[in-house]
Amino acid sequence: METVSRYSRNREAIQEYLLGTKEHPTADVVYHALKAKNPSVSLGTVYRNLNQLAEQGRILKLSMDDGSEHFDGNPLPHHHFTCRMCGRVLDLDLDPDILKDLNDAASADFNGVIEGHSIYFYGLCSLCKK
Amino acid sequence: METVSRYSRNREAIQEYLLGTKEHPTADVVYHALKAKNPSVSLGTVYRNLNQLAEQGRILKLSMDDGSEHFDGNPLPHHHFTCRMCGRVLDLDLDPDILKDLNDAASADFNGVIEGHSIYFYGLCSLCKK
DNA sequence: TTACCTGCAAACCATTTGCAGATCC
DNA sequence: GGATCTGCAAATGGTTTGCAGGTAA
Repeated sequence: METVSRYSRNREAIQEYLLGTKEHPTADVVYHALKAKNPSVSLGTVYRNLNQLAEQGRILKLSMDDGSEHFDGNPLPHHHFTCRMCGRVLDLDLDPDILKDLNDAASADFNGVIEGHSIYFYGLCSLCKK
Repeated sequence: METVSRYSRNREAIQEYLLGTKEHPTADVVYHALKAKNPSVSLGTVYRNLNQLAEQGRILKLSMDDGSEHFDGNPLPHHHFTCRMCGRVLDLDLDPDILKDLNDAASADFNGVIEGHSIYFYGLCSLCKK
C-alpha cells in the first residue's frame, strides 16, 4: 500500500543528522540526538521516519551480528566494519575490482537467482585495538 | 565467567537436529522440532543451549537482514544466501580463491585490525524464482 | 478538506532470566 | 555434594501500533 510523503521537520532533521555523522547510530541514539533540539519528539516518530527513509532507499538499515540495528545516511552500496569490543559501526573503503565477480562466482553452483550481497567485516577498531 | 559443560540430552538433541538438516532454522523452529520427541522441553532451554553451542563455536548464529536469527549446524566458515521472498537461509558454496585477499584489501586504508568478515547473498531461491 | 505526521502509551514479540527442583559427575 | 541443567513463568528491551489531535498541501 503506497502512500505519498509530505514534508516533515522531524524526518528532515533525522536525515540531516545521519548525513552529518560518520557514525552509524542506532534508532535510540538518533532519538536522543533529535531530542536535544526538539524535546517533544517521540521515539515512535523516530522509528517511523527511519523505516520510511530506509524503505525509500534514502538511508540504509544495517543488521549487525549482535542483533542490533544501525542506520547509515549514505545509501550508496559500500562496506561496513563492526568493532567486537565497543560495537561501533564504521565505513570501510574497498577496491571495487576485488568484488566485481563475486555474484557471478556465487551463482555458479546455485539453483536460484543471486541479486546482490552484503559484507560485514569485524575486528578491533582503532580505539580498541591496543 | 567460564563454566564447564556437562552432558545434556536436550543439547545433544539440538545439535543432532541442526546437523541433520540443510535448513538453517530459527530458535522457534528448533523448539518445535525438539518438542515432537520430548514434549516437556521448554523454549528457554532451547535458547540457552543454542547460545551455549554458539559460544563454544559448535554451531553458528546467523543474524539476518530482517532482524531474525537463524542457526547453522556447520560451524566452519562458509557463506549464506537468504531468499527475499520466503526468508529461507541456505548454504552457498564459493571458490575460496575469490576471497583470499579480501581481508588484506579491506585492511589497506583501515586504521584498526580486521579479523574476518561475513558475506550474505540475497535474491530468490529455486522455489521462489518461479 | 483530506491525507499524512506526531506524541503518547500500550501492545508486541523474540529472547532472557529468576527460581526451585532434577540431573550429571 | 556441588555445579550444571531444566521447566515454568515472569521480566526484559527494542520495535511497532492504535488513537486522537496537529499539520502539510
